[in-house]
Amino acid sequence: MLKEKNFEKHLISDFLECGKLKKAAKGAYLVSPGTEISYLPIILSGRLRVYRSDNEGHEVTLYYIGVSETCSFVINSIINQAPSEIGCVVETSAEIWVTPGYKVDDWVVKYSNFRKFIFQITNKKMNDLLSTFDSVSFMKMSDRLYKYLIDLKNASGSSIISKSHQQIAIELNTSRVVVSRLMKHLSGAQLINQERNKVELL
DNA sequence: ACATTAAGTGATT
DNA sequence: AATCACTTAATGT
Repeated sequence: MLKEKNFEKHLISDFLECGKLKKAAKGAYLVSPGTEISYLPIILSGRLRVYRSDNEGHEVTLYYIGVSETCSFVINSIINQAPSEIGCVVETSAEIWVTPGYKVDDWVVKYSNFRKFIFQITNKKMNDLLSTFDSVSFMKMSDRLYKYLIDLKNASGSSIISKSHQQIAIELNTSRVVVSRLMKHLSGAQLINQERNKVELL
């Protein structure tokens, strides 16, 4: 993974030396809104979901973090020493390489390939974020739901999504009833197959 | 067999 | 598109 990024030799050795492997089970909350973050995570396996939430416990999924990626909000939080504006939860059990946050600033200055990596990730996540923003701002719930399913398919590499209507409703900040109705339409249009706790994209 | 959780539906706003 | 109130279906103990 590190070689793929063309990380410099010294960076790699430092990276390996000061970091450690963390295993996170499905459903674990890695970052809660308002928390200070002191480490930089890189995903080795699994997938994380980044969400925005309000005081009443509503939430909206922003984007996913996949293998060999990290979270731009976390980097932002580390570099500015500011509390996190987002939450992050484990979607599929993950292995994460965590390195101390205080190193990040130094690495960005010293290693151009690390710098590139950070900017590339940020660019990618910005685009994901805009895509979500567009969907929330301009799309009807039915289209939002379908886009959500497609995004999830792309993030997971699987056309089977193991989630309840309730869970999907939470992530889109709508009600379970609405999701069930729209799912029925998608099903009727032959766009999906449905089972309990499971949706298959066609 | 019973309780619990997931999903479907009509009516109302 | 949200909410209520209720039904039906699937699953766990």
